[in-house]
Amino acid sequence: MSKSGFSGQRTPALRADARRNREALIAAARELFAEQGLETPLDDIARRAGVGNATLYRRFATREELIEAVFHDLLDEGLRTGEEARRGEDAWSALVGYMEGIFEGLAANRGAIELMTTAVPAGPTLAELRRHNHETVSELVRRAQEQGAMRADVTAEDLLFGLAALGRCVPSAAAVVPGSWRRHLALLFDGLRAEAARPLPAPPLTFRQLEDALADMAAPRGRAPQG
Amino acid sequence: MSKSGFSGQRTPALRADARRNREALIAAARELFAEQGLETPLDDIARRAGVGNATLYRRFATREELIEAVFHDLLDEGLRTGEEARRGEDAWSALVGYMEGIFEGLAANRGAIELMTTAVPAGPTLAELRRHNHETVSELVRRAQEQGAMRADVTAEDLLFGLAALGRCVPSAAAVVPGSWRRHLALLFDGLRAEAARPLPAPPLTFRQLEDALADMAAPRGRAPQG
Amino acid sequence: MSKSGFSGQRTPALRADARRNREALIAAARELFAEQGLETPLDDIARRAGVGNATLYRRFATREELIEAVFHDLLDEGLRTGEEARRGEDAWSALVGYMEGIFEGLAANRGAIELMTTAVPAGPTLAELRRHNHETVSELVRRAQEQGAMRADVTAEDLLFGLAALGRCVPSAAAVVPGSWRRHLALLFDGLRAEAARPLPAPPLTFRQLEDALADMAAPRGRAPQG
Amino acid sequence: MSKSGFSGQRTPALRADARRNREALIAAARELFAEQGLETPLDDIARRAGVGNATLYRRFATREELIEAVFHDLLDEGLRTGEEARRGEDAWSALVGYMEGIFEGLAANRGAIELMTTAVPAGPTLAELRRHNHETVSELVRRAQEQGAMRADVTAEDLLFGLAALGRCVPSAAAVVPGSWRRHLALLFDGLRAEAARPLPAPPLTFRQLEDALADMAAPRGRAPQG
DNA sequence: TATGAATGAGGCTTCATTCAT
DNA sequence: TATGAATGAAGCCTCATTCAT
Repeated sequence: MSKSGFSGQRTPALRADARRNREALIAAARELFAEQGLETPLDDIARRAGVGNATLYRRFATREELIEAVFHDLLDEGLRTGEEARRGEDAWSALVGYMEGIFEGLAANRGAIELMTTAVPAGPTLAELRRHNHETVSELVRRAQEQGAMRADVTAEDLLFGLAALGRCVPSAAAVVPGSWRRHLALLFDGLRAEAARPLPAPPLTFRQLEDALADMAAPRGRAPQG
Repeated sequence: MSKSGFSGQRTPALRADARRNREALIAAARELFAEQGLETPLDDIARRAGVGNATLYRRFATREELIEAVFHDLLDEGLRTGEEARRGEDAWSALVGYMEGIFEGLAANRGAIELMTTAVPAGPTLAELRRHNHETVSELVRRAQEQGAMRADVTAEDLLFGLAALGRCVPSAAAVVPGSWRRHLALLFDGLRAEAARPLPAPPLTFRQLEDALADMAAPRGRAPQG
Repeated sequence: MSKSGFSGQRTPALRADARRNREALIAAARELFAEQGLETPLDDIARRAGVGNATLYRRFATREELIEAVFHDLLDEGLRTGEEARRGEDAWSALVGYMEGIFEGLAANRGAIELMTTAVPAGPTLAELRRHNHETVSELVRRAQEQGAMRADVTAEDLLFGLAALGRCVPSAAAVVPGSWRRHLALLFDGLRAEAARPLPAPPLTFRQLEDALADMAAPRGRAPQG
Repeated sequence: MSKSGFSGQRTPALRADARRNREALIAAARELFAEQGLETPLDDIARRAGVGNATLYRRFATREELIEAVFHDLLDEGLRTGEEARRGEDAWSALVGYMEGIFEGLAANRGAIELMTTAVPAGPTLAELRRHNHETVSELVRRAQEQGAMRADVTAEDLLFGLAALGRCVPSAAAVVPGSWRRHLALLFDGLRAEAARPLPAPPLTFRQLEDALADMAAPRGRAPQG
């Protein structure tokens, strides 16, 4: 984490023990978020980290901050992966590979999924990642269409929506049969090939609409995830 | 409801007022489940029904029972729809129409979605429906493949998984742009056409595995939906 | 309480045990409010009443509701006392007597004081009482001035302000020497007699300004009393 | 502060940085006490001072010590003002002027008010000031009575009590209408003039009783101001 | 029987104070 | 020495579930 592009600057030289606690909290949160999702009780996280609950509050004033910290690496890595994908010659392959990489990370992580299907309360880093992700996908979609691999009547938003839908199911599928999501991802992509083109019954979502829809998914019972 | 195929045996002649209460509870739960999902506080349901909460417990010992009762009609209707679909000549069209019908119903009903993506705590009726649904889809898939419309390397489970994934997102998408799910459903089907066939990287889930995966989706934080 | 003018209608036939609990809660709150003021922890009140804390919340959704209930009798009695005072021939004596009556009630009750010096969060009944109190004082002041007993250059607001100031100190003074507040009240009134008239260095507060000032007193550190 | 009569002995040559910290803490506390009263969270004070909270504890073992330090200057000034007042020819005018001066200082300072109405947890300096204040008032009262301006049946304690009562309300009144307290102070004094004399219904408090009463006012909910 | 009521555990925060660097 | 950090005890509130009428 310390040598990643994003992080490092923000923490003004934390004391050794504090740093240890911080790391312990993040580690505990990472585990529990992965196992149980982003709504895990904060007290549980503190307990697993072996610190008092107030320590958690001192380090992370809000749940969002903790989430942001926990997923910093993942997100960071996401940026790198995105950049790399954009450099691919064959846009279609790059896109598929990019997505496989992401799903690989999601497969064992409920929290990451919730994050991916959540536009709402997750701080600037995540927003940045989402933006970057959208850019990556947009560019690859455009190029894949130019290269004749992807059907011309779909948009990046179509793909992103499908991926969000699938992504939400990945951990559960992976829990039952580890690699099974690869098959469903492949089927999703098969519907987006040039050869698969058929008239579509409704216009695509705009990016804004997509974000709103994802945000909505993140708010069970109309309220934000409680934190 | 009383004349449906499923119910009737189970309730041994309820007193008139008890019956009224039961109906009121179901109606209230139907509304709140649709609006807020299946985790709506039970007290809220009782209040909206205008009865005491203990009455709710007396009528429905567990949240599951209430869910089962609430969705009985829907499920019932699902059976009918399934039967009808099976009678279609053109299996592909029948399948598409069948699914559109289901999604239509889901679009405004959070609870129904949760149910659809939930194999766990929902009682025998729902199990029966799921079985029936599986049968319908299996048969239509088989026939669509025989008729050359659907690619031969996919299974009913593949389709059901994709539908579950999509279905979970339908209400949110519909909340933003009402008919938008039609586009994504179409894309899903486009990947299943005979022409779209490509080698797939993993074997399909068995029905049992699919059920387990769906069950897993229904258990946020590792526990059953809280009730 | 049941036969008072205000109450009685509002509670739609509470069950016997609930009524008992309600009374116990009110009694416990009355004691604790009197001893410790209006910010007593609600859990303490529940404990002293011998009920679970949630029972308190069921009966009184907010601290204000509880306050309102606790002081209902007192307030109610205040109305009666006010009416009676207005019927007095000698306005000055009536005013003095009225105030002595009020202070008598305040002497052992911190909560009542806080209430009296609080314009803010206390529900409609208290607002009504304050209005009524203001009316009583206004009328008696006017008549006492007409009768030549009270100096003409003071207003009801002047008196109310002085009474609020004094009232806040009554319980503490009474805790040390029971009747001592009578002396200070007398001194306050002595400054309001016709003979005491002297040019005053600033205009009186309007009623609205008085209310604002009292409200301000009720909000330590800028926030409302926390409940 | 360093050259005041009181301080200086107690701090055995503080190191330069320590001294700076001490001053910063006092300055921060002065501001926050004035704005929010004496119960301001200590961490807030340390933060505003730009030092660690433990530093605060090292410098001031208890909240009282900090209070004492903060109000040292004010008190110091109080002594001077008192001395000056005692030198006045016309005792009545001197008394009025003295009080106006004090109220002027209180009007924008919640903490000072709380202090003035607090006999308890404020250390020797404050005790000294209170003693001095009492002396000043006693002497002026005696002389004003001798000079025939003040009624003979009141005591310094009567006046002090009234002033405490009024003083507690000054900031709130001043928050609404800046100079309004002058009117109420004038009314208070009008009741103490020789011409206003009337039989009083109770004996005056002794100094000790007055102190106890003021101490009582300072203890909301029966406990000391929380620190 | 139906019901309102009661419960207690659990989640979130805040703060005075002590500890370790 | 000065400091940031850690702590744990309260306080508030919500809900599923059991109890008593």
